[in-house]
Amino acid sequence: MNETRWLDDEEQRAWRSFVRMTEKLNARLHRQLQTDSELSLSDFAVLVGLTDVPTESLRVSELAAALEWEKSRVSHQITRMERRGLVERVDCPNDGRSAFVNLTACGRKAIEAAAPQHVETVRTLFLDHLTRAQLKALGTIADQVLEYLDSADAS
Amino acid sequence: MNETRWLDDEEQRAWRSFVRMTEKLNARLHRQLQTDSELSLSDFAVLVGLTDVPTESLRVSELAAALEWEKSRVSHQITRMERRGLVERVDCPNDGRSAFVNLTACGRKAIEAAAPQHVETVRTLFLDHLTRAQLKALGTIADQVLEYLDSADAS
DNA sequence: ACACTTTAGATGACGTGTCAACCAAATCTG
DNA sequence: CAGATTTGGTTGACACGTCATCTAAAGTGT
Repeated sequence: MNETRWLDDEEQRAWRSFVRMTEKLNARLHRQLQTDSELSLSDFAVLVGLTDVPTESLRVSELAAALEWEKSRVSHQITRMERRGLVERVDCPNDGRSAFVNLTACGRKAIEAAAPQHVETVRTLFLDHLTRAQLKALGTIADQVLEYLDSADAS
Repeated sequence: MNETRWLDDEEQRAWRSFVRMTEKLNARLHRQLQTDSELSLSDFAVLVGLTDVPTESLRVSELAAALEWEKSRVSHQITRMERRGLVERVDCPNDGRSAFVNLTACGRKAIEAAAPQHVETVRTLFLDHLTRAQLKALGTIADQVLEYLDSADAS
């Protein structure tokens, strides 16, 4: 059992600020979407995932892969969204186990209505406060960290 | 109704990476804490909040302020943690409405056992992949954004 | 003292997320 | 082809978070 290498002052401060920022940012974005468009960030993610493909339809497992969500999470989410008419499940003819998730007209309307406001909020709450250089730097940081996290996923 | 100013390529990419990183990071940290120490990040936050004061005891509202959580969230969390013996509620003698949340011996033991591993994980998953300059830059970004978010809270 | 408002906190309903168990169709293997 | 395994997905239990509602104690004003 080694000595713990605690965070020094700078690390402490940066890490705390970072965590606090992401939590607040997330809470704000969620709230904005919820109150303005009656969608959660999860709803939004699913709708984006579906609109991103030309058919506006994906099998549950494809959706799970695209969002990097667990299958069961997708399943629960789809169940809830189906109740609200945002998406629909359709049995797959080729594969009796599989199910398609289709975007409904209602779902398309919902995301088209929500997206502009959401983007605007991302700007107001976040992007507006960064210079281009900072944006670039942040992107690099995220990609570096993701490279590790993704590789660790694989193993 | 103005034209929506969609994100340009660089913004899109950086924002996506950032979101993806925070989600993954959060999931990993949560999982590590859960499997190694049987604590959630929320449990951990509460325990840190309590150990941060000399008395290891805070009123619910003070805890809520310290963590920037809603009172009801704190209340639910404390209820769950109390069931597991990590904290205890004690009626406040001065103020009949108020309740203290005390760290228990069990709770102190839990966080003391969990903290070193958690810090190590923060390093492995995140800090190790940043240079000092990047860490500093990230801290600055977070503080800039927080300055806005905090000011927006006040109003 | 009495009514009015504010404050501290608890609670219930509901959406969300994870884990483990499960089911049935598909596929592989002897 | 029969039996085992793998794959795609669902389900139930439970932790978590938010919102709205509620209770009771404190504080306020007359």
